[in-house]
Amino acid sequence: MLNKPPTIKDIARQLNISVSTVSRAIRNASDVSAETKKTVMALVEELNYQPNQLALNLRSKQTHTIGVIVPNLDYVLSMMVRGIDEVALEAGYTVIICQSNESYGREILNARRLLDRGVDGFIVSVSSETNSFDHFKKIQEKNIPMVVFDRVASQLKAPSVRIDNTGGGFMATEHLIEQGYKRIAVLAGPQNLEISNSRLDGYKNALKKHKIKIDPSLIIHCDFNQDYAFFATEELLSLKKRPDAIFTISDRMALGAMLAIKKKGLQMPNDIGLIGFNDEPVLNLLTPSISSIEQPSFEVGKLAAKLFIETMHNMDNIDLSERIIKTKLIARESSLKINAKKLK
Amino acid sequence: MLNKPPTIKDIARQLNISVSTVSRAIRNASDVSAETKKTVMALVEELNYQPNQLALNLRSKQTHTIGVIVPNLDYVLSMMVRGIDEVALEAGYTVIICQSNESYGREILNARRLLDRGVDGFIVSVSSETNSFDHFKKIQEKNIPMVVFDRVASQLKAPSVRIDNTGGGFMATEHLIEQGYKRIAVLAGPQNLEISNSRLDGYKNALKKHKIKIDPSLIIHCDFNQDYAFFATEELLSLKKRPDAIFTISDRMALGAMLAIKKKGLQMPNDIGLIGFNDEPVLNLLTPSISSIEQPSFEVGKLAAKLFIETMHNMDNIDLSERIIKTKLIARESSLKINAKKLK
DNA sequence: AACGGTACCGGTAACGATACCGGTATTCTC
DNA sequence: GAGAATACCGGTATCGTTACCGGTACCGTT
Repeated sequence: MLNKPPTIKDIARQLNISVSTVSRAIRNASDVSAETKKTVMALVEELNYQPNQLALNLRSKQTHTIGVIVPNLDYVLSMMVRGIDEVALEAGYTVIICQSNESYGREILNARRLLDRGVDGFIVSVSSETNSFDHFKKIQEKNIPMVVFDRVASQLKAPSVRIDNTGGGFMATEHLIEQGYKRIAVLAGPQNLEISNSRLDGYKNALKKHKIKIDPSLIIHCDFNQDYAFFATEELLSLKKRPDAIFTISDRMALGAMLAIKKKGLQMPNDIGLIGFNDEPVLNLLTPSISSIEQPSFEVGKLAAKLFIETMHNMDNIDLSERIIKTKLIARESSLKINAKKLK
Repeated sequence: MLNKPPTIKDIARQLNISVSTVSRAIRNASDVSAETKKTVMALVEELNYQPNQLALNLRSKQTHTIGVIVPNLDYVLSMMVRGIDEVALEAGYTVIICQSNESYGREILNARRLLDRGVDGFIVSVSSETNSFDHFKKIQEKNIPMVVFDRVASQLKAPSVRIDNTGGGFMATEHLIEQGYKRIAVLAGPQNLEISNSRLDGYKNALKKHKIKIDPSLIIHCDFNQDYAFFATEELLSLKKRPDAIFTISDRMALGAMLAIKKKGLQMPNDIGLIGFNDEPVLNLLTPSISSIEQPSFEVGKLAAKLFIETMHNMDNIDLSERIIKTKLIARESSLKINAKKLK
C-alpha cells in the first residue's frame, strides 16, 4: 500500500475539470458553482485529500513555523516555551525549539538553520555568551519578524517581554534588610547578561535606599550554576567579616549556596539568610524551605507568542515598547527571621 | 533593503549560462568544466547564495525534520529530548517537539500536523491516555519511519528504546526488603501505561522472590503527580496496618509521599522507608535525601535518535528488537536504615 | 439587435530547484 | 580520415499549488 497521496491534479482528472477550478472549490473561493463545489468536496472526502504543505510553503514562502532559540531548557525557560507553544499552536503555528547551550557560535548556527528552513520568524532569548548581535540584526534587515523574551538585550531593537528584574532584585534585597540582615552578599550571574545586571541593580538600589554601604567584596559574579554557587558561597563564608545573608539571582545558585551553608554548619535563617530568584517548586520542599522571587513564566511565554503574532501581522509598524511583567516575593523559612521561631 | 535572496536563476542570467549548469556546478556534479564551476562558485560567494530549502523540500519530498511527540517535558523526558536533539543536529536533522499533554486527542492532532508539515519521520513516547494506536499505525502504513522510546507500547510494532522498568522496580523493592522493611506499599502510575505496570511487576517479583505475600491494599494506582501521591500516601498512612515503606514509581510521586510522611510526623528511614524512580537531582538536596532508581535518560534519547536514523536508511528491513537500558539503585537516607544512625 | 455585466471555468506562468534527454564540439582510436 | 567516445552545456518536464488572465456562455437592458 504505497500509493502516493492524491493531488489536486488527480481530482481534476477524475472529475474532468481543470486544476484551477478544483483549487478554487477547495479554498471555497468565488468563481465556482455550488454544484461543482459539491462534487469536488465529495471526492476530496473520498480520496482523503490533504493539501501538500510543502508545495504551499514554496508558493507562499511561508511555513507557519516559528523558530525559538533559547540558551537552555531549565525550569523557567521550559515553562516559557510551553507558554509560547500554547499560543502558537492555537494560532496555527508550529514551533521549532533550538537550544544554544549558552554558546554564541551555536546561537548563530541555530539562527542560520532555522532561517533556511524557512521559519516565518523568531522568538529569542539570548545566550550568556552573546555580545554581538549581528546575526539577529541581519534577520531583522530581511524584514523577518523577531521578538525577544526573558533574556533581553537592549542593543537589540525588537519587541520584547521580560520580567521586572530590577524590581525583583530590589524586593529580595529589601526583604532581607527588613528581616534585620546587615551584611548582604549577592551571587550575581555572568557580567554581560542584562538579566543578571538588572537584578544586581535592584540589589544596589535597595541598599542605597536603606543607606547601607555597598561592599564590592560581597558582590560575586559567577555562572548560573549550582556548583559555581557552592564554591562562591564557601568563599563568602570564610571571609573575615562574613555576610549574614545571601541573595542569589537564580534558584539553582541558591541550591548551591544552601549546600555550602549546611556544610559549614550554619543555620538558616538565624545564622544566615538566603533568598533565590524564580521560585522553582522544589524550594518549598527543602528544609528549611527557601525564599524566592516568583515570576509568571508561563505568562511571559504566552505574551511573547502573542506579541510575535501581532508583530508579524503589522511589520510596517513595529511596536518596540518593552513589556515588563511584575514579580512577587515569596518569603519562606530561609529568610523569615521573625517568624522562624514560631515555625520551630 | 528588501531585495529578494538570489536564486539559481539569477546566477544563470548574470553568467549567461543555463540554470541546469549552475545547479550542477553548485552541487559539484559532473558534466561541468572546472572553469565554469569556478566562475559560478565565485558568484555564489559574492551574492551569498543559499539554496532555497522550501523548493528542495518540495522536489525531494524530504524536509530533514524529525517530529518528536512526548506526553510532557518533565525532567526525564526533557533530558531524553536533549539527547535526541544532540544526535539529530549532528546528523543534519531538525527536531520539532510536540507535547501531547498526556491527551490522546492532542497526540492525534500533533501527529497530523507534523505529518502534513512533511516531517521525515517520528520519534514518539505515548501519552498515558492512549489506548488505541491507529494514528501511529497509519503512519507506519505510509512507510514513514517511526521509533518509540521511554513510554513504549507493545501493541505498537516499531523499533524501540526504553529502560529496564521491571528490573528497576525489582531493585527498588528488593532494596527495601534487604533494609528490613516488611510491609511495602507501592504507588503505581496509570493502569494502562506499560512503563507503570512493568515497574509494578518488578515490585511483585521482588516480593515473590522473598516470599512476601502481595497485599492488594498496598498497591495504589494514581496519576504521575505530586498532589495525587500526597493524598494516596495520606490514605496509606492512616490504614490500620500501615506500610513501613513506600516505593513510588516516579520521583514526583515520591515528593508527594514525602510531604504526607512529614505531615504525619513520621521519620525516614526508621518509621518508614521511601524510594522513588528516575533520580532527579533534587532528591539529593532534601532532608532526608531520598533514594531512587537512576536511569541514563540522555543516553536513551541519543540511542532513540540513532535508531531512528538507522531505521530511516533501512526501511525495507526494520529491526524491531527492543533496546533495553539498565538502571541503577541509588540508596540514600530515606531508605538506608542501617547506615541511617551513622549519618545522624 | 447590440451591448454590458456577471458567473463560471480553463490555460498558463510562476515558486526554486533537480533529473533527464539530447545536442554540440572536441578528442581519441585504428 | 571516418567513427566512436567523451566533455560540456541547454532545454524542458516535474514537484503541488495558487495567481492571473482570458474566454465562453447566459442574462438583462436599451
